[in-house]
Amino acid sequence: MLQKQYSFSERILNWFDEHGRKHLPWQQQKTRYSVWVSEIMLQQTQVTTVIPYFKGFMHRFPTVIDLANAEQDEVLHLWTGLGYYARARNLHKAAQKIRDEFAGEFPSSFDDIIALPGIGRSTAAAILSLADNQAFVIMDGNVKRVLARFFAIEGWPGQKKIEDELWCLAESLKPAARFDDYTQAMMDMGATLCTRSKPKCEICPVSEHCLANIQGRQTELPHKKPKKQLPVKSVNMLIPFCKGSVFLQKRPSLGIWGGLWGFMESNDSELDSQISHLSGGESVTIETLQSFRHTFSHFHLDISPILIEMQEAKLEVRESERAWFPLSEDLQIGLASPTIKIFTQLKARY
DNA sequence: AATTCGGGGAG
DNA sequence: CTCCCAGAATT
Repeated sequence: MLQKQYSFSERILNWFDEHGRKHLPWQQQKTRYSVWVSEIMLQQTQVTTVIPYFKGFMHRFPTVIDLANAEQDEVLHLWTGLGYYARARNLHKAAQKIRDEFAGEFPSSFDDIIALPGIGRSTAAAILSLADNQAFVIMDGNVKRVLARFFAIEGWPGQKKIEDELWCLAESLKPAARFDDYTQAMMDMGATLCTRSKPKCEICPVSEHCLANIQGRQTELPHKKPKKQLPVKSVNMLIPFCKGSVFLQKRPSLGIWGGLWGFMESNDSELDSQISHLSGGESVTIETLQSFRHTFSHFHLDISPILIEMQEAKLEVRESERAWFPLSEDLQIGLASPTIKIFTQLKARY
């Protein structure tokens, strides 16, 4: 008696029907717009972190037009804490492009979508497969892990050659239908079953054919990124404080924390002249607050907050770039995590 | 091809 | 602490 041999995608889809996630906020009433927002938020960011941000964002910007017409400060405000702020700036820019060049209708062709800022091959594929059931496969961290294990791929998946190979393999496994469920299924596989540590191979639908499982190399694969020591940088953050308000400036759109508001920065050699320039002859009280470390993916940043108490708020204000902000207010602007941390410390004292 | 963009969850 | 997460743009 011959038994039917299920293909990879059939096994994945059958597993998804039983065990896949179907109740995440962005899985309700899927549109290209809502899938897009969720996909951008989920880049390099975990599901549990994204959920409240997605809800707040969609509540404030129900349509791509609402997003396009918003101020960038407000978009960044709703992104505060998520990181990778270029994602929010690109999201905003792309929304305006959709408003102006596509009459507010989210484009439906792969070429139009991938031409939008912030959208690459995988995100374009996710939008069209998840929202429109079009025949595209994705390549995120989950898919990379599943395929690297299934085929026992040697080498770090971030490497161009390895990634090309993974794309090729992913295409070869594409199902004949249900592209939406398959995309979701592959992500669910990586997120809930084929996890980085302690994968649940006992209940995996494709474990029989998985080379990593057969060879007992699940923890070894995929190979890790070659690591290098993170450099340490340090910065002084100047905190002019007057009558319950602090002085912030808007950061340039390129570079770290682009477009967010933050404290003025200074290195050690320029610190004294900076402070005397700010005080401008007036008597000020200088206090060095507790320094702390903020770590990025590519360097450590040791931050020394320096409180400068002033009697008069005499600093030059240019409303769109430099201004006083009351600590007590709920600011509708983008703030980096260390800025919020300093805010919290100050609030506790005043 | 390598680097640059954050922040937090998990172990 | 380390590792890495629904990546893309820039250099």
